[in-house]
Amino acid sequence: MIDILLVRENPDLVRASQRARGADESLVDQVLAADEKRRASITEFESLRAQQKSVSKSVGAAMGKLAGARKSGSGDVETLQQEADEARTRAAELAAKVKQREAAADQEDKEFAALIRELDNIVIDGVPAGGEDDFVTLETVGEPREFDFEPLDHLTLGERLGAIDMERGAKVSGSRFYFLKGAGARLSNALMAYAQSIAVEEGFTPLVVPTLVSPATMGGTGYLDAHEDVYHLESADLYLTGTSEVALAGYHTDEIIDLSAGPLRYTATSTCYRREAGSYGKDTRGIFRVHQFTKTEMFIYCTPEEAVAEHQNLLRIERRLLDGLELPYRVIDVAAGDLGGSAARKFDCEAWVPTQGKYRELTSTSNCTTYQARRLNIRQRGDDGKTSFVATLNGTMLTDTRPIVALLENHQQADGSVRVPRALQPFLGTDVIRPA
RNA sequence: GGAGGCGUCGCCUAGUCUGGUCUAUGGCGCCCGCCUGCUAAGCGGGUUUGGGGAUAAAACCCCAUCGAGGGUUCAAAUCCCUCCGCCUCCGCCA
Repeated sequence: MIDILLVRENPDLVRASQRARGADESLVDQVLAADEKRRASITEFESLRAQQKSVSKSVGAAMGKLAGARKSGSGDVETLQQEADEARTRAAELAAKVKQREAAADQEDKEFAALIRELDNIVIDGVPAGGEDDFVTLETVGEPREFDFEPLDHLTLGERLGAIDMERGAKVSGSRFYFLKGAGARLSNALMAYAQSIAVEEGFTPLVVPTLVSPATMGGTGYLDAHEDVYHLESADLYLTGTSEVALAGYHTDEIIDLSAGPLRYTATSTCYRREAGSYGKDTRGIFRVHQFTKTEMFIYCTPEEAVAEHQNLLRIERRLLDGLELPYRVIDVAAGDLGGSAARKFDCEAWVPTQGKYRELTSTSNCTTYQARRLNIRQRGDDGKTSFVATLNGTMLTDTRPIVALLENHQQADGSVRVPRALQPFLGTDVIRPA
């Protein structure tokens, strides 16, 4: 959610942001109209309520006097009784009116709230305009490898190594499920251990988090807007999270956090669940696009002023991890139309996948500025004692499945074995993976 | 899963039975001021969070807020209903 004050004071900025995303510009004027309507309604209702309260209070006073008069036998009990009754009648009339105006004000406030939630986050200056294909490549690291033999794809390699078993995954759970076995399972664990060790080195606090969350948490992080990708457990009314970002963002919901000692940096490894609905026919081979994988995620709470620097920090850490895996990759500045509603800027790291002849997304980091915090009501207290919304950022350290794809394909050798990059060796306990 | 208890503005706490001077009590902590060679003590004042109005900005005025949401009533921390969380006991269990 963006700040209504910003919409009021600088509507052109909001319009420009919507335009860059290819989103609806007229929403800005709808929001402004709804805001005005709602404020007029609130003012009317509140002044009426103030009247009602003061009349109602006089009923109490009258009753008090009446009781006193009755007890002592002094004073005109009848007159006092009449006064009390009259006040009560007037209060009852006002109460009915107040009820009406309150309902109207509530309705208009709801309409306003629904509209402003539709506005996407303000895109940061410099983000390329346009859609999915309009990204800007910031840097390319390493070179796609020249093979002096015909490279195999990750599934063929994985099966030969006894590392990936799609058939049994499908048998047990259906399509896009899999088993990792032997070296495959060990690679998954090693990648997470590698990520966790770097996370701690970089000053992140590790958490073990819930992967089933309430509708409120899911909605607050904005993931319910992308409904088709989310698993919902009807019997318990809980959602399976597609990333631990959900729990990490929900962690400080409704809190006023202390950022005086610097940003709060958290990391969590969790199983991630994605329906991948609507991706039929896409990436159907192997474990590139699956319903379940494991991911170590970073999450940062900081002041809005620190957000851009923290975003660069997350990108640096992601690159550090990929460098360690010795993969060729590029960094892209994702275009406005491909950001998702919460992000103001997003950098993806895409690794080279030899048998696809393409760079594919391995990690991604988003700067959500105050958009997510506003929805989740996460604030900090400034030096002036006033509260303000914090900025949130998230980034992938590593997942297991896609890096395994990239590692197997890029580091395969003519004899069917796979070289293990040095950084991973301590966690895997070997420098080469051979057929089991 | 069953039974019972509890949830008050940072923390503790009064108020809930018996609805109305409750403008939610008091203490601790914190902040400002006075006093003071310094510190402490003492004294005085302030101290939830949203929202609306007012303002150059404040001061200020108003509305809501006693776990959340409904209801009853002229009036709800207080009565009724639903939900959530915590604690105790019982059952079950890796």
